[in-house]
Amino acid sequence: MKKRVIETISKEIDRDFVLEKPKDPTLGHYATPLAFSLAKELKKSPMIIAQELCEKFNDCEIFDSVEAVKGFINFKLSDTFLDEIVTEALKNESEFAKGNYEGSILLEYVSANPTGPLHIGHARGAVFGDALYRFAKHLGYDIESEYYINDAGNQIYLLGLSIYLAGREHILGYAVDMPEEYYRGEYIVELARDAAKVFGSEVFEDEKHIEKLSNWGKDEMMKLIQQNLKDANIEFDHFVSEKSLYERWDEVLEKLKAGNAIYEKDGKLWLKSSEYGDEKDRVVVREDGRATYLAGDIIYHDDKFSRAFDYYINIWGADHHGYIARVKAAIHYLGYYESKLEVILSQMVSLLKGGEPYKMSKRAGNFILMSEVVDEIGSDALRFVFLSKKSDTHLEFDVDIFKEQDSSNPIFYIQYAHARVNQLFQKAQKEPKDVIDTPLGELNEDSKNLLFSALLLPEVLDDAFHSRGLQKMPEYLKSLASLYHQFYNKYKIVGSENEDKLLKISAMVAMSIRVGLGLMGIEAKERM
RNA sequence: GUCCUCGUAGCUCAGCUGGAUAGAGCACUGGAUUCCUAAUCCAGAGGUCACAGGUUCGAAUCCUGUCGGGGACACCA
Repeated sequence: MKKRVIETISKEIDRDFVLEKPKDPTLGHYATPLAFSLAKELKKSPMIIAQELCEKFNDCEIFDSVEAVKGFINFKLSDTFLDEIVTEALKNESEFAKGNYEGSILLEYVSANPTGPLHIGHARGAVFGDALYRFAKHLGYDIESEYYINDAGNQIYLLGLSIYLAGREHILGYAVDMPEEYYRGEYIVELARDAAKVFGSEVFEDEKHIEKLSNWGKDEMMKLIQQNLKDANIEFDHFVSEKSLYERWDEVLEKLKAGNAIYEKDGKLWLKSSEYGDEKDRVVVREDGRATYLAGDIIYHDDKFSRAFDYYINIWGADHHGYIARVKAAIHYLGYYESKLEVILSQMVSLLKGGEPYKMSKRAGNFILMSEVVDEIGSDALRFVFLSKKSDTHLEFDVDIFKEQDSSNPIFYIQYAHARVNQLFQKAQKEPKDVIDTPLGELNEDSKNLLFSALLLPEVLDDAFHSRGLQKMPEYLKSLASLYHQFYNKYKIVGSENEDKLLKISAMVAMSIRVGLGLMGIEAKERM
């Protein structure tokens, strides 16, 4: 719809202009402040310029009126134009709001260490990433999602050790001193019990079994994490193991050396990251020859860029903030364009419980599990809450409120609007296809506003994705649902003389809600 | 200490690539049901957009500074 409007205006006005929506909808559907920016150049008042420009649109079919108000040029769409757009949209639901953007994107998100189940903080990045993926797909991008498994390094050994110690304590009954930095929590004890079934309890008798427990535990955790994700309606195209990438370390290190990125000091190898935006240089190989964590990420990004996507997006936890510069520097040294990598930070989720701060710790074991929340309120509500806020600001919510399922949860409000339309069709014993070709004729102000709003989904989607402000989608759906509830209360639909027309408008509203929710990974309900 | 980020209604937050009278939900007050589901709707009240300067036709939005909250500053991952 917006595209058609822009095309039409461009035919008459040969310069760039901003097309926005007036704050007061009675002024028009679209507006441009173009006259203000022309005022200086033409040495005329914005009022007069706007007037003159308006006259160019006298014979335009898609506009009812084009008026100059206080220097703004306001466009009102015509009924026939809206009808045309609606009819076309209703005939092709699967194509509605689809974009024709081109380009390939590799999206990496979650990538939580396989040392425990996902917690509520991970859930935010997971939900955001999945929705971003769905948005991009719908807009036409060739996007693939990937999970980077940190299965090399000390934390995996620590996982095995933690299981081992938990087994000694809970199964063999020894007194065990569990150091602070070890993993703890119920799931470790459960893992120990499962391990006893798989390997026999003698596995906890000798430290030589720790490595076995590490590998087994890591695999169990990945299974659990994938289940956690699936329960929230999230799936990945690829999983990449850090460990498997290390085979290429020598090769990548040579590449860095060839790019003059590495020097030796104090017996260690350093990356000259400070030359490209980082605060200081970083160690990549320690004195004892072991590579650092950064090395893994360098190999991984070399691997990613060798796959030649047009663009890369990583969603990281906010605690990785300082990490961006060094990875980008490495990418630069590897001979790729680091500007192709965009890092989106997913900020902390602060939990309250009964008004009291709830301090989260990944390792202490007193964190709130993602699965716990999904079980209690369902993945739809979880997804909705996380997508309703910008990803880069702190989000705070009270677990107790979150558990409630009443009208304070906006998803019910939106679902209800969708279900209402379905009920109307049932009452009328009709289906959307029966009313698609009904001409809408002349629309009253309320119908027109509602219809216009329902047709905004494509531009909301486009804006939400490209601005990375996914909260615009739930925001939009809330306002559309609100308009529909108002409409429903004001007009009798089934049995009225305009039944088919009103049903057609309703069908359009329902379709936008359904497609919009679908993009958020939420299924629209037929009944409440 | 350095860097990042945030500060908008009682609460949780939108709005920020400068545009018309600063919004929503919750909570609060009052009202609507012989009629398609009242899980809804209508009305009301609620604001120094942290503060001070600057940029210009125009600033919640951009710039500078101050204050306040949070975060990051590893050879852990």
